[in-house]
Amino acid sequence: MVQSSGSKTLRSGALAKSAGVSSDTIRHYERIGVLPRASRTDSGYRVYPASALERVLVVQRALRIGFTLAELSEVLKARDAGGAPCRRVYQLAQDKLKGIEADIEALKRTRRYVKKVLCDWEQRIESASSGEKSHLLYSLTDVVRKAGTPPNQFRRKKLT
Amino acid sequence: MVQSSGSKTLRSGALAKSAGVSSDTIRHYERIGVLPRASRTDSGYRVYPASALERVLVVQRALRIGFTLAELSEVLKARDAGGAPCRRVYQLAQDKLKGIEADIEALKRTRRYVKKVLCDWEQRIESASSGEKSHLLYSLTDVVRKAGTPPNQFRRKKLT
DNA sequence: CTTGACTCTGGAATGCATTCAAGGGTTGAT
DNA sequence: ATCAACCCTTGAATGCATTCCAGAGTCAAG
Repeated sequence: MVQSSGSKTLRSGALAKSAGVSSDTIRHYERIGVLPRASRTDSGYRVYPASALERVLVVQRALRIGFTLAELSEVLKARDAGGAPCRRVYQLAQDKLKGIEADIEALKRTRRYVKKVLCDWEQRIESASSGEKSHLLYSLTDVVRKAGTPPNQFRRKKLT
Repeated sequence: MVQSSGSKTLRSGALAKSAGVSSDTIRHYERIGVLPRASRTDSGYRVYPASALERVLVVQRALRIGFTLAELSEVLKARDAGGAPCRRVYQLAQDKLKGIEADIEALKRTRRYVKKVLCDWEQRIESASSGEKSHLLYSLTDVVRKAGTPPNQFRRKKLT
């Protein structure tokens, strides 16, 4: 140990466990730039200040909202460099919201359609003796148009 | 040309264009098994019967509902082999619906949260003189719990 | 001094539909 | 014969967060 500054320090594993992620993830975050380069022990082990935990948690929460690791990296680096990227963060979040709402609408359309399809199929299945082909898939009609940008994991997409 | 059987035949490009996909996609479908192996001209060009178009369209529509190419491959092969995988298809579609509904709920929760976050942030931004740090990201709270299975492109996920 | 639990690295794999790339034939019209 | 416009194949890339791998060093306790 070289770190003798007052507060607790963590190594990758401990930090990972506290944050509920894997240490692979921690290392990945550092590569991406979402976590600043950690200082090292003499033997090369990463040493994190207690504050790193909050940082990882922040990232996790932002990911749930739909932020990208790349976006978080950009913003967090700016902050680390002394900037105040509030506007940017706000703008991004606003875009995420728009995206989420679009996703919800698209999914609702799809749900409506699938429900109808299932109803239709129930009848087809009944009126077909067992072993007979009901051509379920072939009865699909072209109702659901391609959503502008299809949804994906809480719209974690570059929107810029 | 070797095919002299009555009805129209298509080559990959024509089929692709008619279906609104790329010929790469057509070839991919064949690899996956979603399209049966096409017969060939003497020179090795794929030759599709007119019915192939409907098949590609069916696949596209099923994808929108959330079917996987792997699932479609399984089901369509069964059908080609003389089977009637209606039950399977119906079951799958039912699962997709469940998935879609779960996604909608998860997205709604996230939307609610993001809206709240944005409101909160607006106040923070106002009450911070320009250039000052508002710590927007760091104000995120742990409200949105991990959804059981996070959504993805209309729940196109293997469910069984 | 060995064992088990930890850490390091760089790169590759995952899932999934689609696209792209390189290197090379075929066809029909000019 | 030459050109544009097709088509072929195999394999790899895309996006994105995460996980896994192999080979190797570190550390405290027994």
